[in-house]
Amino acid sequence: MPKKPHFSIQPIFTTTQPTNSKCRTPPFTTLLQNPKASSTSLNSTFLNHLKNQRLDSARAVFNKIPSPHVSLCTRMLLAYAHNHNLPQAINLFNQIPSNTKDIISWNSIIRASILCGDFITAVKLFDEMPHRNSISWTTMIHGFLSLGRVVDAETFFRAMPSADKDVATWNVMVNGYCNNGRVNDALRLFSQMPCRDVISWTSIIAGLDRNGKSSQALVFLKDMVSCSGVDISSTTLVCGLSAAAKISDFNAGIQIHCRTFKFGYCCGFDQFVSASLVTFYASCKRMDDAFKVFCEIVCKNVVVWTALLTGYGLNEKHDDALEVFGDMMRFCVVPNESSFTSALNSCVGLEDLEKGRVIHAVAVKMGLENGVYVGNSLVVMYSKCGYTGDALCVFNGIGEKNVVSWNSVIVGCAQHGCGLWTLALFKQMLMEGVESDEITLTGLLSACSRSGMLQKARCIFGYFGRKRSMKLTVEHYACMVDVLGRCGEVEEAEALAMSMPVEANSMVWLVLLSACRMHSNLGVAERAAKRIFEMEPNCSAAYVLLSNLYASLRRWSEVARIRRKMKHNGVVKQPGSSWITLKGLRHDFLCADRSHPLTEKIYEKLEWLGVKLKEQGYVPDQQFALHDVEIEQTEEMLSYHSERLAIVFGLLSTVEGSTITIMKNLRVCGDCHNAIKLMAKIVDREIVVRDSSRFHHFKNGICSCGDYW
DNA sequence: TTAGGGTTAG
Repeated sequence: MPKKPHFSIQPIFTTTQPTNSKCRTPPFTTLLQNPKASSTSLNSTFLNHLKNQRLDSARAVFNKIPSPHVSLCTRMLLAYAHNHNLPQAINLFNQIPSNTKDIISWNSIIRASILCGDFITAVKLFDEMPHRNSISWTTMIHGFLSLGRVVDAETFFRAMPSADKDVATWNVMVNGYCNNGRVNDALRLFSQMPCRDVISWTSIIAGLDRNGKSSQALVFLKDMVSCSGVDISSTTLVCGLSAAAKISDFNAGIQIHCRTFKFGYCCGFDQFVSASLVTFYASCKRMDDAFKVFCEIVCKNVVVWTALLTGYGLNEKHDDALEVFGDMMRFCVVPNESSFTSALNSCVGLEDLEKGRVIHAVAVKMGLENGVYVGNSLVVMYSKCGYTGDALCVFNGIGEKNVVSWNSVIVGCAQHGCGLWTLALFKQMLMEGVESDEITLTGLLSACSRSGMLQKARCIFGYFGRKRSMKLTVEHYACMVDVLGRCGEVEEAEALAMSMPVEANSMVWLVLLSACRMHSNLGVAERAAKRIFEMEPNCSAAYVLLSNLYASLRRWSEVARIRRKMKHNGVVKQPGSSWITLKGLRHDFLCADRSHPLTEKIYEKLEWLGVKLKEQGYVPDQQFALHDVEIEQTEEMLSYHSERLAIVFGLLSTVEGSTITIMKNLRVCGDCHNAIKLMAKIVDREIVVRDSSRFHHFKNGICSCGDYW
């Protein structure tokens, strides 16, 4: 008898374990073929791969499963669909024997087709399937609505057997109407529903809120709580908080906050509720409360951090916002696109290019620079900080540009007076088939205004006026009045202001008055000012413009009359101020300011520049002093305008040859404009001035605005 | 043992 192998018998029949584990042989059962055990093990490996989104590994294991159950096929084909691979999903579905295909697998392949955007296949499968249930119909209806095909959804909803219509079907219709802006249809359907659950109520509350009816959303929430008999969920609370935040309804929000305690959703554990509470308090300008909620959150995710960061930004506490951004990085919370958007907005709020560049570098490191959200924010940041070149560079790198990307770069170029670039960008936008909107038109018209392109403005205004999808607003008419007025067509501008289909507001008359000041048209100016004072009796800008116009015509008695009226009405002229931000610190200057620690050096340098300016042929233009005082006095006033102090401080504090960027709250005066052109030449620097109207880039004795602003 | 419905920051 041959000797049996040593492992074959003994271990199987031994019930006690050997004492020496080194001598232990594996249980024989593990070495035998056991179809059931093997299949179970493969199934669980397959499901693990799917759970971890390892599609290829999942398929490899799936292929080893002998006669996989239809449920596994269904899971596999849905995984393909979520990976946008419809051909593989359909191929797999076709391999399932017909007699084993159940309604779930049919519904799943329909869902897969919809997920992959193939509606023709979805409808074909829907027609072919042997039996349909409520889920089959609801899946189709939901798919149509998610693509905006409301009519198709309505057709299916009508054709669906009444017995199959369950609450989910009605909910899909209500939500779909809301998502497609058909809020009245949603309300009608909601009122017709045979029964409503928590999702029905949440859908209508969220839908009303999304469609600008936040007050009504809060009324529905109140009804739900008081008389629906349906318990609210954390999602309902989140939607209610969103509505309260949008309209800053503090009382409603507080009541919802109380409910979060009652239903146990708060205690800092539900991150959706927590983030919504932070946003709500921030919207009500209660940042202390927002911060208190934030501190109570047990596990803070990136959304919660971003809600706080955005809240500080909304409340113009930009330093705090950027501190939050830094903190979240220190706590190893990885910022996402929204975090970057808010942080960059705060850099714009602080006009702090240096911090913006640091955040840009972090975005590049994380590979987010070319994403549409971060890219758009970077375009705005660079444009508003005066760096159009960088803005264009970022814009070109954005992978999938949307209308906001185009608007950002168009408005940015317009602010810098780059009229031709703006029009070229618009042409490119049209060629790429991107639908322009109200903001595009405002950007284009302001570009034409700043570049004196009247004919282009007329064409653009006409083109947008003919667009069915867009309604011209009072802002657009204000822009057109501005272009006409600045280009010297003051009477036509007045005629447009009087005949426009929407009632002209004070802004329209103010831009007309500004044009009158520019072109010394006293008759139109007095009529425009009369309109403004009827609407806004204390409009300081109108008083100043009218007073300056009288002064430029040397009608000093009228100037005195305006000043008396201003004094009588308690109207205070906004003082001109300029500032420069260096190493994160903002330095402010007023006219003839002597409060800065470096005052002595600033005035010394200003005197030196004054001599150099005269050598270059500079003669102060006294019409910009606009006061009936002696010539020496006016010269002195002009020399110490705030922008000159800020520029000189910049020259003293930065490396030779580097660009200086300063900001001014009012428009730069004509005399300073002349002086700064020469200053840039004398010191051989580029000087960028952002005034209340636009950006001016001064270099080699000329300005980018071509003396037209 | 697989399929459908509502939510947060920008």
